[in-house]
Amino acid sequence: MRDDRRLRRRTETVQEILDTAIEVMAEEGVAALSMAEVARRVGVRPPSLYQYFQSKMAIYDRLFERGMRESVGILEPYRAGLAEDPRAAITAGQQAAIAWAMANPVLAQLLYWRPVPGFEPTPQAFEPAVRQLELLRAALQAAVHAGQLAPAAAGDEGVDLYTALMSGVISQQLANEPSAQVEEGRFTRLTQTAVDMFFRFYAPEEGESVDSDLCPGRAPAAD
Amino acid sequence: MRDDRRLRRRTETVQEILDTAIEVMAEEGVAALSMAEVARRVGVRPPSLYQYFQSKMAIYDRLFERGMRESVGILEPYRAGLAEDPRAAITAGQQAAIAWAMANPVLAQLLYWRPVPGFEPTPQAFEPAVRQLELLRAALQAAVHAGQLAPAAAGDEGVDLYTALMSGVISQQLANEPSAQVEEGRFTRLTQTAVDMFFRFYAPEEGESVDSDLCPGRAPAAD
DNA sequence: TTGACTTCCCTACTGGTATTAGGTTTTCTT
DNA sequence: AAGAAAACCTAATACCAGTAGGGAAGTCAA
Repeated sequence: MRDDRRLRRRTETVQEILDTAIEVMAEEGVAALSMAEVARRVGVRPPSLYQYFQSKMAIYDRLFERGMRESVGILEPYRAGLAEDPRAAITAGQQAAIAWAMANPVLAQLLYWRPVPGFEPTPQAFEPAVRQLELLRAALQAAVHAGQLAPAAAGDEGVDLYTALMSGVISQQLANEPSAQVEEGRFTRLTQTAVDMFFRFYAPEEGESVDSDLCPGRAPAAD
Repeated sequence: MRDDRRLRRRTETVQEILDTAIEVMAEEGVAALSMAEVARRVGVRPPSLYQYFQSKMAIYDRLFERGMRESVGILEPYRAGLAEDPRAAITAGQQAAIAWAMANPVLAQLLYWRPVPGFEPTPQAFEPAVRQLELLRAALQAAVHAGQLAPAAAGDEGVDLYTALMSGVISQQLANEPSAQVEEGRFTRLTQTAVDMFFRFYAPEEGESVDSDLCPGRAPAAD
C-alpha cells in the first residue's frame, strides 16, 4: 500500500490536533482557541499546523461537523423505539441529546450558539444538521401517527417550536451553570417537563386520529 | 461646580466609547471587539481608552449592564396591565422583550449567551437580572392569582421553564437568522405560540383557585 | 542502492492585538 | 498667571494568525 502508513499517521495527527483544540477551548473559551497554544501542546511549531488545516476556521469547521455527527449519532439507538411508542422514544432521545450537550459543552456551544466571530459552518459541516432536523420531524410525525400529537406538531411551526424549546434548555444551562452535570443542572432537569409541555400543547383533539398503520383515513404525509 | 464640565465631557466620551464598541461588535462579532478599532473610530490612540475603562472586559461589563437595564426597562410599561389581565400583559411584555433583543442583537448575545472568553458579568452588572427574574415571577404569580395559571407556574421550576423557553426562541433566532426583523423571524414569530404553550401546560385545574380579590367567575384563559 | 518526489517541519517575517510605563499637552480652577 | 489635574501621546512588551521559503526525512521506482 503506497501511502497507507503516511495517511494513517496523518489522520492521527489531525485527530490529535482536533482533540487538543477542544481541550484548549474548554479551558480558555470557545472563541479563544489559539493555534499557538495548540501547537505548543501537540509539540510542534505553529506554522506546522497549517499542513493539516488551512486556517483556524477550518478547525472550527471540522469540530462543528464532528459535533453535529456525534449529536445526531446519539439519537440513532432511539429510532427503533419510534415504531412502538414515539413519545417515549422522543423523550429518551431528548434526554440523551441533552446529556451529550452537557458532556461536550465546547461542541454544544459551537452547535447552538455563534460564539466565534467570522465562523460560519460550511454546507458540508452543516449537512448532518439537516438530517437531524429530518429525524426530528419524522419522530414527531410518528407521534402524530400514533395519536400522541396533533398533526400541527410535525409542521414547520411545531418543529421550530420544539427546537427552540430544547435549545433554550441547553442554552440556559450552558450560560448559567456551564459545568453542571445533567441530572443536577437547574435547566437540564427540566427536560422531561419540557417534552411534556410540548406534548400537552399539541395534544390531539378529543377523538382525533389514532389511525395506526391499518387505518385508511389519513396518511403520514411526511412533509 | 468644580468638575461639572469635565465630568460631563467625560461621561460623554464614555458613552461614545460604548456606542462605538457596540458598532464594532455588530460588524465584527461580539467576541471580536477590538480596542484598537474602537480607538481608531473614536479618533484616539488605543492607550487613551484606558483612561475610561480599566480593560476590555470592563467595556463588556458596562455593556452587559446597559443591556440588562434596557431589557428590563422595556417591561416597565406592562407592569400596570398585570393587575387587570396578567396573561395579556405577559404576552405583550414578552413580545416587546423579544423585539428589543432582535433590535439589539449584540447586547442580546451578551445577555443570553457567553460569547466572550474570560468575561463574566460582575455582580453589579448582574443586578438588574435579579430584578428581571423577580418581575417575571411576580407576573406569573399575578396570573396564578387571577386563575390563569396553576400555582406551580410561579414556582422555581415554572420560572426556569419559562425563561428556558423564551431564551430558546431568542437563541435560535440569533444563531440562525441573526439579522431578521421580529415579525418575519422564523423563531420570533413563535413568541405568541410559546406563551400559549406555557399557559396551556400550567392551566389551572378545573375549578381551581380563582381566588382573585373580587372576581368569583374565572378569567379569560383565551386558549 | 540511487535518484526523484513528496511530506513534514522548521526559521524568519509581516502585520495585527491588549496593555503598561512614563512623559507631554491641554484644560480648568484659583 | 500659576498650579493642578485630566487627557493624550509615544514607546515598548508580549502575545497572536498566517505566509514564504528552505532543509530534513520518509517513500517510491528503477
